[in-house]
Amino acid sequence: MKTNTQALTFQQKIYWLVKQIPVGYVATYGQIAALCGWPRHARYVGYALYQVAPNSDIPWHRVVNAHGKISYAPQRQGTDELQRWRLEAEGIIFEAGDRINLKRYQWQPSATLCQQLISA
DNA sequence: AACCTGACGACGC
DNA sequence: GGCGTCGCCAGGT
Repeated sequence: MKTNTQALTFQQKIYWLVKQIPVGYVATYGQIAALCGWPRHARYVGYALYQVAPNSDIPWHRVVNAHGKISYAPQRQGTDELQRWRLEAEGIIFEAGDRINLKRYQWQPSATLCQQLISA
């Protein structure tokens, strides 16, 4: 992540966008990156969310990987398990033990929201 | 310069 | 579908 203003905007966009995900829905890392205008930067969405405090008002738990699974990592210090609990608390059902049905739960941003992104 | 390392993703078998 | 491999991109060693 470059520390120029453009990169900061990128990170701010990520946070703003994640806040738009409704309760009971999820988005993927790549989806967030692409919507921010940075395709192929899915990793940076993960890096950005890593810096979010677990009790933040940003619903970081609503972002999963392209397989519809939670990305588990030792560095997360158990927040990955917390993510699962929060999603289940919001009514999301995990299939085959650990997979979310993206066809059913993936967030589809509205046209008006996309307009706001362009002008952001 | 050559690797290594990621809250990732696409592809092939 | 599971799993390995490779591509991705910036930063660190």
